[in-house]
Amino acid sequence: MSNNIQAVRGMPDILPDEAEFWELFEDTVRAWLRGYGYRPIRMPIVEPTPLFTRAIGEVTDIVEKEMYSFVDSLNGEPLTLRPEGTAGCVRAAIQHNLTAQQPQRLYYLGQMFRHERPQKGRYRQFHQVGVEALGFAGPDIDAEMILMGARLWADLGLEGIELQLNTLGQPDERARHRADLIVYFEERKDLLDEDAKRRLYSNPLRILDSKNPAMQETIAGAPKLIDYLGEASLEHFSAVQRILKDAGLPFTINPRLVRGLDYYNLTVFEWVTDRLGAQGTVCAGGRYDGLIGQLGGKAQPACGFAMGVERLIALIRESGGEPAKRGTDVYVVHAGEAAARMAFRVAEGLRDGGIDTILHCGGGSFKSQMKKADGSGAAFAVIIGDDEAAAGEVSLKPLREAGDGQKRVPVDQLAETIMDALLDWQDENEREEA
RNA sequence: GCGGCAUUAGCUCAGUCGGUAGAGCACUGGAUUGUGAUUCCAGGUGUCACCGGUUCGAUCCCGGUAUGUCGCCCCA
Repeated sequence: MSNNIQAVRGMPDILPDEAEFWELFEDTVRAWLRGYGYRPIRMPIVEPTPLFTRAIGEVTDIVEKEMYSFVDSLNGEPLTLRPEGTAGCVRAAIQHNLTAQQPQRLYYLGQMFRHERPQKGRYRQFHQVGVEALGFAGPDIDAEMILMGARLWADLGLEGIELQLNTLGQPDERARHRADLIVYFEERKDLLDEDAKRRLYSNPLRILDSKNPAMQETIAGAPKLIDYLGEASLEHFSAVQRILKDAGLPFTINPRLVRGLDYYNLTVFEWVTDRLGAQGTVCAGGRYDGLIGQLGGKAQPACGFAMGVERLIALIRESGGEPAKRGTDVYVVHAGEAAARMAFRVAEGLRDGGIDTILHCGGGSFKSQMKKADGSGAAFAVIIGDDEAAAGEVSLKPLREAGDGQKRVPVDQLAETIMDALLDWQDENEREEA
């Protein structure tokens, strides 16, 4: 067993039961995105490595130790499996001049790769739904994107996802705060733990996140970013909050909310849950006004967010979400050579009529075919034996509560008969539920 | 990347104080010639994750590896 090749660690297979669940999730997500006017875009999974080092930031964890980077052995080009979607999306928008005429609302859905230690809700290959609004200065689009999230949770029947909000200000404001922060911690270096010392020059903002009780006092006295923000930044932040309040959406301002990617500015937000253990963030994003210019495009504001599909699906399961197992409409059972040949014609005819049909393949006794028909979840078995084949008819047997007993039906009336019975059955079910 | 815990039939798990193992569910076949789901009968050698060590003998003890899981780091 272990001699066989296994899936790469942290890159699990998604088997049919699970994959059907994913498709339902994706249907909901696509309908939700259409509701806000977002259009799909599909980028490659592999991009030139410099795209990510420039966009995400050289000293971030992602770039330093989590990227699947390799050299294309055929031409020596440095390539990387995308660890996130925004960089590639922005690259595509610049390359094809997408925002030359109009701002763009875009989304994508697909695999991302980060070499982290896997556990539940965190994988080396994982999936994100990314939503990007390019060319919008906000704060209206910021708030819209946040409100979108709330609607999706409702569409998915999820509760207990809370919104955390912060502002990072503009790069110059952040830079002054950062410089003062470093000075502040340098003066108190003996009070810092190893972790904090390591981050002092690479990521001093993260020191503020430390859970070390011994450092809390030092952290509390540190310079606060909000004191470095200019009027425009403060106004942008309060405008976002105003819209959220108007919409009645509760949120928590978390001054320690810092994104792991360098390109963010002004509004940042996270949707978090306490039901998934250590991986509580199911959706996160913010504004990145500098990125398009930084990647060589004409400077334009932008805002976006990404959701972790595995985490959201885990949360749906946690909340008792189970998709209604929907079987096929018809299972065709047949015995005898003439019947087998007719079965193909009948099955194709049913599909012409819009009826989902499984044709029994692989032989087996009548009994075993009927068992398979039942197991398939089909509403009807269509039975063809020598009698039926000779008469140009089939036996139609209801397997659930649809229709009223087994009967013979001419082949040319079969699709219509089944469709009518299915519709009646559907009506009955709806009436019962009401 | 660091630390803890786990790994027995397709699934969920029990078990052997070291003498190579079981249940439920699922699955397959059958209960008079062409009728499922209910009922009855029958059907499991699964390298007890892998490799090595201790032992007369290991699935059970020890070490390593792999994978999962929990926490840390970080993040979706």
